[in-house]
Amino acid sequence: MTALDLIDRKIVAQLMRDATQSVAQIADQVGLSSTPCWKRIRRLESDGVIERRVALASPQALGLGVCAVVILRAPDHSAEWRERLGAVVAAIPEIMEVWRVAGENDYLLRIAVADMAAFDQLCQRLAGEVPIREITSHLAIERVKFTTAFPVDTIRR
Amino acid sequence: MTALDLIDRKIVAQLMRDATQSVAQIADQVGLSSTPCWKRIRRLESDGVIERRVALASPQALGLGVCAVVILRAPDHSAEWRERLGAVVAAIPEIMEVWRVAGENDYLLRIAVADMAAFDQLCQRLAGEVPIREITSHLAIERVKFTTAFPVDTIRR
DNA sequence: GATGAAACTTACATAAT
DNA sequence: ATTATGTAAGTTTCATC
Repeated sequence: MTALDLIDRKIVAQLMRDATQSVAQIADQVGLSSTPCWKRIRRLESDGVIERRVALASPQALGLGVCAVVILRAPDHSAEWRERLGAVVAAIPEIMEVWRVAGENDYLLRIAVADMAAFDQLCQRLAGEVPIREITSHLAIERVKFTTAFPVDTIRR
Repeated sequence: MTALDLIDRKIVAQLMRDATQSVAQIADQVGLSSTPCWKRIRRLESDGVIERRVALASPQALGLGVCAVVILRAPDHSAEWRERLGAVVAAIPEIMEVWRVAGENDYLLRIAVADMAAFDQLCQRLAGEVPIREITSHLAIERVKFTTAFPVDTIRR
C-alpha cells in the first residue's frame, strides 16, 4: 500500500461527503478524467482506505429519541475483562460506539435507544452481562455536530 | 410522513449496513420485487429517514492515528455561549462529534488528529476561540466498536 | 496520465395485472 | 403488491494516444 497523494485524499474527501456522486462527477471535482479516477477509487477500496459505503439515517425518524454517552470503569485491567466487554457490546446493537481510553480503565459508550425505559433496561442488561466497577451516564440533549468525514484536508503529507 | 412498517425498517437496516447493494438485492433481502422496493427507498429518502449516503474511511490509512474524547464544561448556560461553541466546532473539521449532555453544562467532543502535537494544538485553538471553564481529555487507546447503523431491529412498533 | 467506445449493469419510469 | 418493458445513466473494461 503506497502513500496517499493529494488527489487520493480529495477523492476520499468527496466520497466521505457524498457517496452518491458518479465517478465522472468525482473526476471533475479532483481534476482527473473518469478512467484514472475510477482506478484510484478501486485502489483506495482494495487498500482499505475506503472501508465501506453506507446510508446514514435519522435517529428521530427511526424512533430512537434517546442518545446517551456512558462512561464505565472496569474492575480490573485484565485481557479477559476486555474481551468479555468486547463480546457483550458487539452483541448489543444499541451500543453504537465504544472507546477504550487511556489513564484509568475507562470505556466510553455511545448508545441509541427509543426512550428512557429502554435506556434503563440497557444499562441493567450491560451491568448484568459484565462486571462493572463504576458507571456514569450522560444523556444527550443535543447533537451539536456529527460527521463521519475525517479531516483529510488538514493532514500534512 | 407516515410511520415505518417492518419492511421499511428492513430496507433502512440493509442500506445502513451496505449501501452498495442494488435495489434488486435489497428487494430480495426484504421480500419485495424491485419496483415497490425502489419506491419505498425513494420515499424513505424524501421523508428524511435516509439522510445521505457516504463512504466510511479508515482513520489509520488516512494518517489520523489519534482519537480523543474531550469533555468540557461551559462557564455558563447561556444561549450565546452555546451558539459560539456551535460555530467554532462547525469550523474545525477535526472535531467530528459534539454532544451537549444533561445535568451540568457539559459537552462531549470526539476528535480525530494525526498525532499528539496536532491534538495539543487543537485543544489550544479550541480554548482560544471559546471560553471554557474546565476541560478533560480522554485519549482513545482502542476503538472497540464503531457503527453508523442504528438498532432498527429493536424498535417496537 | 487522456480519450473514446464498447459491453454490461443498474436506475428509473410507465403500463398492465 | 406483481411482472414486464423500455430508456437513460452509470460502471467497467479495453484499445489507443
